[in-house]
Amino acid sequence: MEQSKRRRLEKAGWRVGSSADFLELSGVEEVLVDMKLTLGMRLRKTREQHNLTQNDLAKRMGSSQSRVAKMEAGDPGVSLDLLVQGLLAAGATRREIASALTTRKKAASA
Amino acid sequence: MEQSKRRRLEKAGWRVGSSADFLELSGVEEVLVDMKLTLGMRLRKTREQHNLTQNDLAKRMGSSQSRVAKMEAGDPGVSLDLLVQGLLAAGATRREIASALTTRKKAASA
DNA sequence: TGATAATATGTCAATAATGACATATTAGAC
DNA sequence: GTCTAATATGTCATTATTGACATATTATCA
Repeated sequence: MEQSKRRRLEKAGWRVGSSADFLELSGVEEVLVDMKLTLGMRLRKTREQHNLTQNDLAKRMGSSQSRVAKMEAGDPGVSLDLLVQGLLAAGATRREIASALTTRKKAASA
Repeated sequence: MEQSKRRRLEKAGWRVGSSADFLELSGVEEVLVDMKLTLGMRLRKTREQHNLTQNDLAKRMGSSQSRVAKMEAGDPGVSLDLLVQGLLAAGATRREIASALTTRKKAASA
């Protein structure tokens, strides 16, 4: 139990022993990775819908073709920032980006 | 007009001259900044709703209180990655994060 | 077949983001 | 007022991300 939560609850008269809350909290890293994969796939889709090559998009962003390829491939060394920049530069709306964030990635099972 | 688009359109029989498309494309950087501010504010809200101090959250994330403060303050040197990690660690759902992304920030006018 | 365009993969020097720390400021209880 | 917890601000060495480049792979067309 965290300091502040304990403090507040105790002040409110609660007896706070051990607790199993925050159960839903696991897997921050995994969610982040999944988000990046999802956004990468969405980037490819958006780019193709707008008939841009990776090189086209790269120039728009002031980046390079190889980096765009890595974004779309879900390369671990690509930041969310870069993905969002890419999506915006490719013509995706803020709403589309948000929507993609919640859309679970289509697993490419072996 | 980009290479690929031109190629496709020409193949389809279009005469592609100059064009003023992609008008909506401006301001990638501004949108990104706005997103970060919005997520920062959402982070504070979420953290408080879960009765966590900045220190609590920092420990959860393996970060430090000062960095959490910077996240919430919209410090320019904070990545989207870190903000999303923070939000997840604070207990926000993926859906909540996406929702916040589209929610225009409440301007704190002087 | 060869030629061309698009994409993928690996590397690396330059840059940006990070956690940690010190310290300042603020807010609330007493 | 003091004391204490929480938050804010500035700095810095370490780490992560970046664009650029070379090169490989994969189409597609003639």
